[in-house]
Amino acid sequence: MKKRQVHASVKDERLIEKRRDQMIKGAVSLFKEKGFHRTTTREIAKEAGFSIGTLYEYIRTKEDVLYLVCDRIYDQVGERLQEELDMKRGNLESLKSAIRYYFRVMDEMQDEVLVMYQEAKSLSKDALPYVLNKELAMVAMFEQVIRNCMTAEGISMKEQQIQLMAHNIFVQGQMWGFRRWVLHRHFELEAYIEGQIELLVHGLTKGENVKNGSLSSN
Amino acid sequence: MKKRQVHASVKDERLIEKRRDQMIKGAVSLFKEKGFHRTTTREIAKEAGFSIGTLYEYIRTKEDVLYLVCDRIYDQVGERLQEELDMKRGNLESLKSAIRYYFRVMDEMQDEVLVMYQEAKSLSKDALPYVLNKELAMVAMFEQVIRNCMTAEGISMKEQQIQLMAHNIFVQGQMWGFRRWVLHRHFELEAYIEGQIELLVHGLTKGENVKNGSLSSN
Amino acid sequence: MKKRQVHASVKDERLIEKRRDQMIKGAVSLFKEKGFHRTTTREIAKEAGFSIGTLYEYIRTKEDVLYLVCDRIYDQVGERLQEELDMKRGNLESLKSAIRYYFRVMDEMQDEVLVMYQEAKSLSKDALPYVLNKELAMVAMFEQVIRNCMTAEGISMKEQQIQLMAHNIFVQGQMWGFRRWVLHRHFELEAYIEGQIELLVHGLTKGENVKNGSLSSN
Amino acid sequence: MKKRQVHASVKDERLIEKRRDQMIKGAVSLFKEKGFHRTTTREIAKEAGFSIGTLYEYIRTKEDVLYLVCDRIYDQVGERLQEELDMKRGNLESLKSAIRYYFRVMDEMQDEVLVMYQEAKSLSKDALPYVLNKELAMVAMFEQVIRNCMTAEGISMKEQQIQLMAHNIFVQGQMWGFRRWVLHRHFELEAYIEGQIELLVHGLTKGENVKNGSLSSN
DNA sequence: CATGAATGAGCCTTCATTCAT
DNA sequence: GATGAATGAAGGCTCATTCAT
Repeated sequence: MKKRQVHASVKDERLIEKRRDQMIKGAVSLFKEKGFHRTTTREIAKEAGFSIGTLYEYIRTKEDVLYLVCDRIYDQVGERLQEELDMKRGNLESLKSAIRYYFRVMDEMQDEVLVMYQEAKSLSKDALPYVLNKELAMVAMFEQVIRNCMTAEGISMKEQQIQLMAHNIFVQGQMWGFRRWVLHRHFELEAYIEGQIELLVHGLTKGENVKNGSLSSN
Repeated sequence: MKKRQVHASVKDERLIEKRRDQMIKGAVSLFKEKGFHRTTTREIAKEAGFSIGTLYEYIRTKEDVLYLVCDRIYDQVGERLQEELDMKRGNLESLKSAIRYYFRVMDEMQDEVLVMYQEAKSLSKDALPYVLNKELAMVAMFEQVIRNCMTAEGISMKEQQIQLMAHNIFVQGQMWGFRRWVLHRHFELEAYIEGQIELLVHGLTKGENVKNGSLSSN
Repeated sequence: MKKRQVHASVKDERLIEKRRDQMIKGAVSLFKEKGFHRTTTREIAKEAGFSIGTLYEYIRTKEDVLYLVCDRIYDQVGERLQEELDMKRGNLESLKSAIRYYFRVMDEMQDEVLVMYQEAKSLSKDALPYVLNKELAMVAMFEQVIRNCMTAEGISMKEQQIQLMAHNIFVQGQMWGFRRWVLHRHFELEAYIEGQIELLVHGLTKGENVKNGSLSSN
Repeated sequence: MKKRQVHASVKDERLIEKRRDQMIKGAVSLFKEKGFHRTTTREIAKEAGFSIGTLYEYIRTKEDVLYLVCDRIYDQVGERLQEELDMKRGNLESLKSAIRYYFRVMDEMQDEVLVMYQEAKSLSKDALPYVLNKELAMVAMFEQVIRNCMTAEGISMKEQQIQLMAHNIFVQGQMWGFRRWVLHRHFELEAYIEGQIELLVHGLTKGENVKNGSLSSN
């Protein structure tokens, strides 16, 4: 899926890049504080350091700002994750370490993620797919890591279960941000990470000490 | 925590109940479609079947509608969950069946949950705690079920892990709603439920067929 | 000029009288506090001790309440003044004592007078004349007292000057109320009264101690 | 007391001055006709010659318009009065001529004064003091003129009486505006002026033709 | 007669967007 | 390219008035 283009009146590409950087930086900070809808374009322009007129030289509508913000955040997270994954082989340790890395990124980019998470739904039917697509790509990365891990460790798992686990990992990373109001009260980041990894790997059945030898479902 | 009261000019309690029902029903459907901010009070009134003047006989501000909606949804989910849990003993089967029940409720109330999930953040600093508190109560229910299950099955688990698992279950239920755009593409409800239960119970390590006998972390 | 009739749906004249009493009393207190425009009909009804529906059984529009209030106040002031004047002969002492009496009434009815003074202009073009007429009648009373006094004291004064003086007295009485924010800071009521009487009677030229024997104007 | 600042979004001070001039002019004319409360902000904008949006670039609330109007009127009256007084020595003639001047200004600015007089009470508790303060300053000017006059003419008068007389002059000037509905029926401006001066200077006791040689009070 | 729920016109204010300079 | 004044559609909310019970 091609990148959705946001129209700018200005021609100088270098300038566009620069101005949009300022814009996104300011917008994230404002959206974090008051949300997309409660933030005005004037505020965005001011926070970015230029006039409202100039703002509109680089976007067409307010929603463009939101799109640009979401796009940027996904790109950053995605890139960092990709780099990390490129360096790994594909065993269980790799998976764990990918998860650790991802969770830590999510911790660092907490504000951005929270913003994106809460405001993405305000994107128009037109822009949303582009953003969701990036999300899908990230989930797919985890699927691949899990798949590699399965192979390496000789574990077999249905494709659906792999997908599901990838989704869970992905959401649990975001969770650390969007449920911080409660999680940060009870967990340090590292404890959260190791706790989730533990559950992911073993589930309820830590070890063999199960009563009657079987935990079969249904 | 006492219930936050939303002021109504009208005295008749029965009428208040009735009108607020209409209002909430209409609001949920509108919020689902266009979000809280893009929905006007006039639209809410119209959808509810009365005039804008009447709407404001039963609330004070637009935000009250959102609070009422969130409050109602949590109450409904919470009540249904509580009823279900009251009927169960406390073994693993109970836990699974509670999860199944919860996920099915979340499926039924998909729209409501999605709305609440995306819009709750628009609640004022004043109203938010009341809503979050209800969420906490629901998470606590799951904690208790898990704890009972552990005892019954003779499994031991750290308190923190229990909390974490409860959070995961809770969020995975919501996930079915707020990530429907992708999950429903790949899963039937029942498949999703059984898949999640499977991961929850066994994690990655389905059975004993692990390569070198150990999957210990770190 | 006939009394302007305010329509009431209710027939029982005694009841009308009673309800309007309650209404006026409540309204004065509210108008005093927040002015006519900032007072709602609901508040008036509540303060009067009955429902909004009942209020509208005794008036047709909100403005009727204002008219009723103004009418009532003028009647009360007018009646008391008339009584007092009836008892007096017509010399200078009578004039002074009428002024004293009037100023004291204005002090007692300060709130009412203030209300009427500030809100009368909100009366419709229809109702205003009736109220202004009562004011004129009161000014005329003073004119008569002054005229009597002139005759009795053997002073001659042009008719226009008499009118002017009557207006001045009338306005100075109201002044005690509507400029209370400053006057009450510097004057006790009695000092104000005697001060004004002194100026009224002697003007600038207290006694004979004028420099060069003449203070003729122009 | 510092000037209360009314916030404007627009930066250009020259433009602010110009737009506010238009605004005030339009507002006075509307307030005169229908009062502050019955005038809508849209009407003010239209009368001023720009859009509602533009109006709000130069004020924050409707009440700001009222404040601006009152402020402007007091400034104009105050300035003109000050200029006049600066040119005078301080004898009786000066006083008379100051009064004449003041009354004529009040005649010219009749509409403005009427508006201010009737609507000032609608100012918030916050803004009112600034306006009342200007009024006090004007009264103080008259006090000074009277005091000078007393000295020059060798008349002695208690300080309180001077204050009172200053208030009377001030209110009588306004009276010409706010009681025009009756005064203009019976007086030409010049007749009103000379009549009031006459009463002010001599009071009731024009000359010596008093019956029994004494008009002592009490 | 009394009540109070219902109505909707209309008000104040905001803010995304444009465009002349 | 940059600026910021101007615009007006649209939104939240109020409140005088009506009318069925």
